[in-house]
Amino acid sequence: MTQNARYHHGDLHDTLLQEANTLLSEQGVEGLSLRKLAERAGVSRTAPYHHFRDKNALLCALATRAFAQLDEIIQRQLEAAGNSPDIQAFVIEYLRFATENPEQYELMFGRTLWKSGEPTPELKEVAYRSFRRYAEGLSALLQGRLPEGTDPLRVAQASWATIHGLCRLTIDGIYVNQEDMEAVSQQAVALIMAALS
Amino acid sequence: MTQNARYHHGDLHDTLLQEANTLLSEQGVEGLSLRKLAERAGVSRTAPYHHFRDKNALLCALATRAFAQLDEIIQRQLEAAGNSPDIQAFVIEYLRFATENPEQYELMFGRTLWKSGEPTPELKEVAYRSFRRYAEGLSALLQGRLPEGTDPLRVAQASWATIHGLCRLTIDGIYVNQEDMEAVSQQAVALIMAALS
DNA sequence: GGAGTTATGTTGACGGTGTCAAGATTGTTC
DNA sequence: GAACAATCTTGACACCGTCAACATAACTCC
Repeated sequence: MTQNARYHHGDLHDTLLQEANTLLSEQGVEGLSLRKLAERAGVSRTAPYHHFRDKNALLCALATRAFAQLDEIIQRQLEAAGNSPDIQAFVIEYLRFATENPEQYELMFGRTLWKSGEPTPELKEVAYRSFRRYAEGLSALLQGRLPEGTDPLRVAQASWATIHGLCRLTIDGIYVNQEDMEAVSQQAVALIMAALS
Repeated sequence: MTQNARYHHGDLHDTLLQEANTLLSEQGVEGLSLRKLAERAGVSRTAPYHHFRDKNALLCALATRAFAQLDEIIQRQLEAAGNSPDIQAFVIEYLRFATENPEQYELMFGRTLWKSGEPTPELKEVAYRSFRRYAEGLSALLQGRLPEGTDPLRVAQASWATIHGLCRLTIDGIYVNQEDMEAVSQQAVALIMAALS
């Protein structure tokens, strides 16, 4: 019995995740069907159901992995910033992740999972955690340097929203082109920096 | 022949748009199928194809209408601002539109049309126009009041990205709750205002 | 007013999707 | 080796968008 023709795949769980990720990169969420995926993995249509409850669960697992990557980037950049409130480098790295992995970013933050679907507890956990870490990390950097009456947490949330908004506008193919995006983000950071004492 | 049983509907084009909009509000883009829509309009599955080239065209028409509404709000608020750079009221109105019409907002800016689909020329036109007007209007308000070396257009783009990002985060059901959203946006506006001379 | 043309509506069909049910095969455990 | 669980299979169902072919109504022109 050859290795390709045996009844049990042997490592279908990981194969599915890996193949799903490349299929996601190639065709986006819309092009990611379980049937295509199964075919690519050389397995019947319903085989994936023995490893993931349904499509939503598979996509959540995919997004959870991507969040772990992003979280790692965030942590590295916050550490690299040391005690300096200059988050320019951080922003650049964030934008790079989003533009280099647009379909993953879309899956991580898109409504496919958060609105239409049902985000798994693990996904929720890693997503909230990465945001919390960012917000707390940044607000620690800004603490005491902002004008009176300015909540550093709010500024952190606003900056996140700005970056995220830029990513979405670009990824969704609407307004800003990529070079503009960096310029806009630099302007936004400069605005925050200018407000520091 | 009763009014309900006649062969020709009489006003199917508008009926479809109207029914599609309520279906959109009720169930989101994912729940909006042409077959449901046709049934609601009391017509066969393929009748809509005589009024819209395909589903994409219908959704574009829907989004175009919504953009016209948003554009109207933007214009009104910019006029109301007069010569003052305080865009707090503007932001509030924008957020209101997005939170009161979340599914429409999603359709307007989401990848359904801009990435997966093919935005019609009319949609592109009204979308770009509303953004251009906002950016130009706001940068006119900020002109000459910003610190040296600050491009008002970039600030306008950044502020749009911030608002849009907040709307997406909220609409997609991710991070910020509605009351936080206003607080964050206020903080962002305050940051811009603080940079003015 | 009748004939021809266009607009509008219909049913039937095709390939695609996610997912459930029932059965086949393999691995694991006593 | 028997019993059981894990894994994989085919078959089926209900959706979906859309095309082709046909039916009916409205509109136009002589």
